[in-house]
Amino acid sequence: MSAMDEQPIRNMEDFAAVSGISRPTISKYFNDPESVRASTRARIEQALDRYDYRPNIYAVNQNRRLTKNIGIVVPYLADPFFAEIARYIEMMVIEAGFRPILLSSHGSTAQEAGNLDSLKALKPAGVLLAPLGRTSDRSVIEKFCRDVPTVLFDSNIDGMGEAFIGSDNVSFVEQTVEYITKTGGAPCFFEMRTPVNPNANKRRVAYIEAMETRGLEPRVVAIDGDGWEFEEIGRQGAHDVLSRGELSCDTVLCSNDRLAIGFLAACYERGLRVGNGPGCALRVASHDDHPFSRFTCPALTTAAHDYDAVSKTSVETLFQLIENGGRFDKRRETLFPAHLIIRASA
Amino acid sequence: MSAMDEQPIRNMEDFAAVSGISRPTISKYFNDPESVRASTRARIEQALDRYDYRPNIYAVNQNRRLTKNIGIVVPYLADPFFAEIARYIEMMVIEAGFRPILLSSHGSTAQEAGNLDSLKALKPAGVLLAPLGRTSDRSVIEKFCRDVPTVLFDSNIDGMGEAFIGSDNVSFVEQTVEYITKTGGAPCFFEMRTPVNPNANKRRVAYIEAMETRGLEPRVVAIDGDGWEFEEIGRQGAHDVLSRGELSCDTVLCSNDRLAIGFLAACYERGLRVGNGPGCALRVASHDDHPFSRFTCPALTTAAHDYDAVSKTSVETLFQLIENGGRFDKRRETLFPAHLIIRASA
DNA sequence: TGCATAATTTTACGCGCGTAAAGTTTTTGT
DNA sequence: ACAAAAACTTTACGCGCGTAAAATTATGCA
Repeated sequence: MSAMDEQPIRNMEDFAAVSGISRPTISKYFNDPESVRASTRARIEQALDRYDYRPNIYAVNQNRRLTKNIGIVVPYLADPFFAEIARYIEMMVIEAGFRPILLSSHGSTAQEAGNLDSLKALKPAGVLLAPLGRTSDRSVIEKFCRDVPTVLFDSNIDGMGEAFIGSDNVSFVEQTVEYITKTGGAPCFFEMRTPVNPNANKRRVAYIEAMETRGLEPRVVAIDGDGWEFEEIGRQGAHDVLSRGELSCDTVLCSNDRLAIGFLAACYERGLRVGNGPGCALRVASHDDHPFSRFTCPALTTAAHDYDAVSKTSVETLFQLIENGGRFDKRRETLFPAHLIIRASA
Repeated sequence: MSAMDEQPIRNMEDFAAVSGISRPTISKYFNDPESVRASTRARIEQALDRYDYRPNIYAVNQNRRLTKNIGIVVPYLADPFFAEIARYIEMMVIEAGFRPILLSSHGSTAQEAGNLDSLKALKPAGVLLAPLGRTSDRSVIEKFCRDVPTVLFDSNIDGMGEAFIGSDNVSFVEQTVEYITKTGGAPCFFEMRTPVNPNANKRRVAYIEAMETRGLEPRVVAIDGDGWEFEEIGRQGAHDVLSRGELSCDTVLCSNDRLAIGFLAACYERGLRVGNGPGCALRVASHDDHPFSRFTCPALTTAAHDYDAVSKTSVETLFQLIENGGRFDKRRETLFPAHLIIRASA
């Protein structure tokens, strides 16, 4: 509660006056409360809750070379997967005493460039960037990373940023393929022909590898479609493939959960029962553990990201990078393995 | 491309020098390019793409009483419904030449208060706020609205903010009830006992009204659960209700799509076929047209928000409010009707 | 061509805070 | 209790830009 009878505090000088401390010391306090004597700190904090003064952000940041802002850029926020990861990251950034600035590229190359552009203007201490992937403008990102300490996450672009934190796609695919083959059946791999996300390519390669290791013939089913509406693309693609009888396998391993959600919708529409039991025409498994994957019908068997580890490590790596002056000796890559979540779909 | 041989442009004065225009005129240009003579504008823009100078945001905002920032606060960004609406709003704000600042309250009262707090420090020109609802701290929001021009959207809190833009819950329920009763069957209403969102209460009231108007007995099925994980709450609640045989109706009208998604998952798990055809045990309909509602099994019949209208009107109303000095003569309320989307679930 | 008007330049101050330097007070260690 | 160290105060400047006032220049129109 602020005292109502007193004059309003307009700036740090006013606040210094009413708290009985000099302005430079007040300034010091706000930059690091521990840097002033305990008794002084107490007096400041006492005044602070009488008058709810706070330094003007713009004046502060004008005089700092480095702000306390941390940029977080995700490719598509309407995808709950990214919303969820952004939520984790936001909380950790706040906890560390920084201010997160969340931006979504909405699946658009121009928007991604615009986001980086407006971030640069904010002179952030660092940026956590999950790039679009294939449709990213490499030169834009490269230039940005030269100017701002940047850690990439979720999808890697070779050589960009000082570090990458993501999931180990080989582990994802290895676990699902292992599970499927052990429980009977050889999976085909269902994916978009031209995936935006580089993880998709790694998963395809890992799938082929995993199949060949087991002496099985890999079968990749590639469907058409552009953009970020993966569910609809998956649904359409599934209908196409199924109506043409091109699916020469009884278990479908989808590149990611959103495609799988569309695939399951198509199966349902066609009266195809999915699951393990008798009377089931197909089994379906996937990757990501999308927030909605447990509510599909049937619930989706999938390889789950370690959300906690990825977001925690991303944030920690960024802070190390910042403390290290914005550069690492060599680019760091950290990959986390998946853990398999067995549900009813396979 | 910036000329590489020249000295770097550190500030507006440097840029004024290289462009051959005085600094005050440059300043004027950045505040409104139309306010300078066309020939001057041309010279500035010519210099602008030789040297990619841009005014320091912090210095600019320090000297403006009003920044060009627009705050957007949503209760739960991991809900694709809000992510989608935020996307619409963001784009319109950018188009209007403002800078959107998107914040999610993550379902937490403290976070909502924190968001408003940090927004206030940014001295935004205005704020679009979708409050948590029941769990919002009224006094915090009230105080915020006194300081910052605020337009509420999605969920209304009486008297808060200068305007509210949302959907007409009566229209939503009226349309679903009308459709269900016309196509055979009297719906019961499936909802959370203590919904966070005020729309839920309006929908229940509208449901009862709609049923009584038709001479039918309203039956409300209230389930327990707290928080924002509506799908899981709906799924659990559906299992409880179904296992106890408490569902004395053949059509279930869910308060919102996320509950319905959970309800459908439970039905699938129990082997209950949902839909219109023969062999279907239940029909399920709902409200919101959640981005995922077309991918449920079966696809969800639902009353759709007019996303475009709500977001467009919210933004327009906020800009009117800003131009009007932050106050309206009286609080404005704009409600948009739903349009029914008939899919396979009912 | 001349004159009213609009646009621009020049000059100067202020915004709120970071921060450096020099002087003063308080704390710490013995 | 005393000197050294630490913390604080005072003073002063700078950050990059908005903006006002007065002087100057450019433009449009008769």
